Amino acid sequence: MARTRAALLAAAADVFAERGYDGASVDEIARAAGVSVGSIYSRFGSKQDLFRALMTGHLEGDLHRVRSGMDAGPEQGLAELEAVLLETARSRPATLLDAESWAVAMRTPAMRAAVSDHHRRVRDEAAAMVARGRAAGGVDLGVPDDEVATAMIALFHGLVREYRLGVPGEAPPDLYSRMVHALATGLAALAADGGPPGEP
Amino acid sequence: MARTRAALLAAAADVFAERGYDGASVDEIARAAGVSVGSIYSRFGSKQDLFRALMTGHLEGDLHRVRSGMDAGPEQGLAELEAVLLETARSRPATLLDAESWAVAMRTPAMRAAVSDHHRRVRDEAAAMVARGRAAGGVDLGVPDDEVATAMIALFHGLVREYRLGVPGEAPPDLYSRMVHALATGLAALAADGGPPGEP
DNA sequence: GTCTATAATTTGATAGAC
DNA sequence: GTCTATCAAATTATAGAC
Repeated sequence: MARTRAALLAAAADVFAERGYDGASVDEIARAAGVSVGSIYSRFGSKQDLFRALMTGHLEGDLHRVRSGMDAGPEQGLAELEAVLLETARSRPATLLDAESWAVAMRTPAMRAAVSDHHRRVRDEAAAMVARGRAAGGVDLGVPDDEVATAMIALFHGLVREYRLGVPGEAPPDLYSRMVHALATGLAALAADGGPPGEP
Repeated sequence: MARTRAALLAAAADVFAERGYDGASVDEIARAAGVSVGSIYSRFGSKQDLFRALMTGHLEGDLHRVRSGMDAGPEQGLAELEAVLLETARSRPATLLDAESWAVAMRTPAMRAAVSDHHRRVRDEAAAMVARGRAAGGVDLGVPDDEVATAMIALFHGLVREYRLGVPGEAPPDLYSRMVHALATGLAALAADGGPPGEP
């Protein structure tokens, strides 16, 4: 049944997150899903393919959400980015699975392309959002949109990591959007001050 | 010998980084170090304690470097932070080991305190650096130093993650210091514009 | 302190009945 | 498609000789 597939992916998300890729056993995933190990190999072929299917699904879901938010404009896009950030950071499985996806991609050449491509797509989307914001506000940031997008994404993942670490007395929920705004403001100020393009 | 301990820690760094904590076997670490598995258990007691010793050493080394740089002043501190960032990002074992330390800490209560405390120390150090920079420049950033420090550290780890992903055409080496400067500039501009403290 | 040999489990994966 | 039973290999850790 398709029921089995869904149950397996849900169970795999929990177990892979909690134990890590190598620490998770197919037996535990099967038990958590209420099926047998045979079903896993019948549907996914191998442990690695199960993880790949799980990871790919999550990456596509995230990209879709980010794109939807950014289609509504830069302000709405940033708000959606912050919403995704908070949801991810507040979900232990989501945070651990994100980190595990990166780690597995680093160590498994066959999986690296998927994560790398996903990252490039998100970055391009963010860069386009920066370009729209620039045009709307009529400002010059003095640096390529790609670099601003890279910083935005880095801040995103870095904050997820820090939120999860749970050091007391830090990081209010709107920190991300405030810092991105400040970054844009500062870049614009430095560009206006430091040297306009086309200056002799 | 103390020789054995050093060789084991060096080998453990490589193997744990390349295979992950669960993927690494004590047998492979022993082979890489040129000793036997018995020596590992004689010196470290368990696989977990070996990892703990390795991780603790790296965390202390990083903290010491960051502190040294920041003692020389905010500008020098930021430069040192960027130097550590580039060194970490350019070293595959260093990047993977950092990520693995976080992941293991998340999953092992006994290890979480070490990573969490380390993070708090680095954040406090960065916050003190921000305070000194504020005082030197006579500016108000409008937000607590802790929040600026949190953003700086998040940007640090996020950039390490992105650099290692190796998406083409991104992230020049001085991106970090430029973005931190822009962030500070933007915060100061927004604070001056939005509302001075003590205003009626 | 370091080695070799081995114990005791657990692992990913498969075969074959239904 | 899903199950149970099973395999072969690998795993952490220990015991005891040197």
